[in-house]
Amino acid sequence: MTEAATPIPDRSNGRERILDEAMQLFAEHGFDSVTVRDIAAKADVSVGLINHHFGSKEGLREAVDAKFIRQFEEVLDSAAPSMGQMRMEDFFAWVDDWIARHQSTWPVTVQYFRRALLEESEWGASVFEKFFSIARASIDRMDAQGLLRPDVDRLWLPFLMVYLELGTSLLDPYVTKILGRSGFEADLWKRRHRAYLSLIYRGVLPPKDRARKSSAQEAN
Amino acid sequence: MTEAATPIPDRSNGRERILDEAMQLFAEHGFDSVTVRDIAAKADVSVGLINHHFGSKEGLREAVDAKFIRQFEEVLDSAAPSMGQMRMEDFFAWVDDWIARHQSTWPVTVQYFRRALLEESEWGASVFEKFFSIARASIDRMDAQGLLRPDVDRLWLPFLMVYLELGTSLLDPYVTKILGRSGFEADLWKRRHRAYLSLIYRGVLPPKDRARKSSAQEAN
DNA sequence: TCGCAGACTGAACAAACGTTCAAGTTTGGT
DNA sequence: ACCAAACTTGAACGTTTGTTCAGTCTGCGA
Repeated sequence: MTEAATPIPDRSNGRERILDEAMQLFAEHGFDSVTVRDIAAKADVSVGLINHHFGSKEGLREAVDAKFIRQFEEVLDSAAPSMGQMRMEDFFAWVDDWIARHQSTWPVTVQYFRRALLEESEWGASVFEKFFSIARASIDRMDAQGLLRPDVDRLWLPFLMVYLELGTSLLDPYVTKILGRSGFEADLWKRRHRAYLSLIYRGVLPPKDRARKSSAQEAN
Repeated sequence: MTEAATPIPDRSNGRERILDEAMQLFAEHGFDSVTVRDIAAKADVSVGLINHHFGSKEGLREAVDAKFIRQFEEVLDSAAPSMGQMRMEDFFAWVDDWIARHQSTWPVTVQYFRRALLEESEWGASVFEKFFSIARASIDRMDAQGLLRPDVDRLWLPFLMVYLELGTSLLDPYVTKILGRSGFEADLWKRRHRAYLSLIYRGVLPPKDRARKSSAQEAN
């Protein structure tokens, strides 16, 4: 009330302020648990303004989703053109680099992403498919170059790669509980990146055991 | 109304019927989106009975959680004693076998598990930690037996293994969209099981390229 | 047969919810 | 200076929510 109309927040624009605060609240507590009054209070506007701009709470959700998608896919799409001739490592590096550049806004982003994926919003599938097709594309490329063993399962490998890629996004709260800090902090991130590249390429067995183990497996 | 008081459902016991239907509804739509009236209607009881047995909606949630935990952890714990001397493959096989035996009730189970992980309920962390400690235990065992290359990241490997283990549970709706059927159907399940064991042990690179690739990586 | 403890009902209630609307304020072009 | 359009307000409304409670029904030991 007595505070200035536009104290700290991003823009004096009320609409943008609603969008930002709504995204943050949805990310933290989930869509159903957040009331329009919560949002109005946090954005320092009246409840009426929300429905004036977005028609309804559902309309607000769609607007927030749209804004998030724009931010998120813009990067994935800008990577897509060169993706055809991109190596798997390069794609992962690309994503990691982007993340590093957006690390300040990342906590909200990853939480929102997490909820969107688990709540099965319509575009969750589209994002998943994007990751999936990128994984499969680089797999196909590796295959064409003879970089994939013949016995590797072509059906499941891209899914497993996506699991590894999205795992920390989906489970970071629990990772944080065990590690004491978020798996998205720069050093942990880089280290994980190397770890899963190593895992995908070479697995964990030492060279000497590979022959023995694989022959034993083929005996089944 | 005109239907019999105990038509089809599991037991004539109203309390159990509430518990079962609530678990199913929570799994499908999430706790906040389900009303006590929804549950009462589906369980064919009055709204008063729910609060009579469980005190409140929150009390019902705890009871449903408790029931789910009992079912879920009972198996994990029964596996834990022999886990110390269990090979990683055996543990995965164990879990898969259990799943196969519970495949009829699995859709609800996995959905509930998924939501519990998303909503970060208190026991979600406990389940995650259980998976994590089992993964780490088998990694330690492999390490002691010299079955882990020295350069493998001991910090992230258990997390990555858990990602692979839980990935399909968390993302099955999207897998289903791409594959046309659930990744939990028996044949797909078995095939995925083999695929991630192979990935963890040996990665994807053919033997001939391993030396070249690893030396190139170490040059960084 | 009595009585009572527990299962069960459903109307009623207060609070919280999303939504509406008449009215006030600010903005920008003329 | 004027006005129309857009922005913004907050009280009010109707609905839905979780919860309560007086009362009914049922089974069972005394």
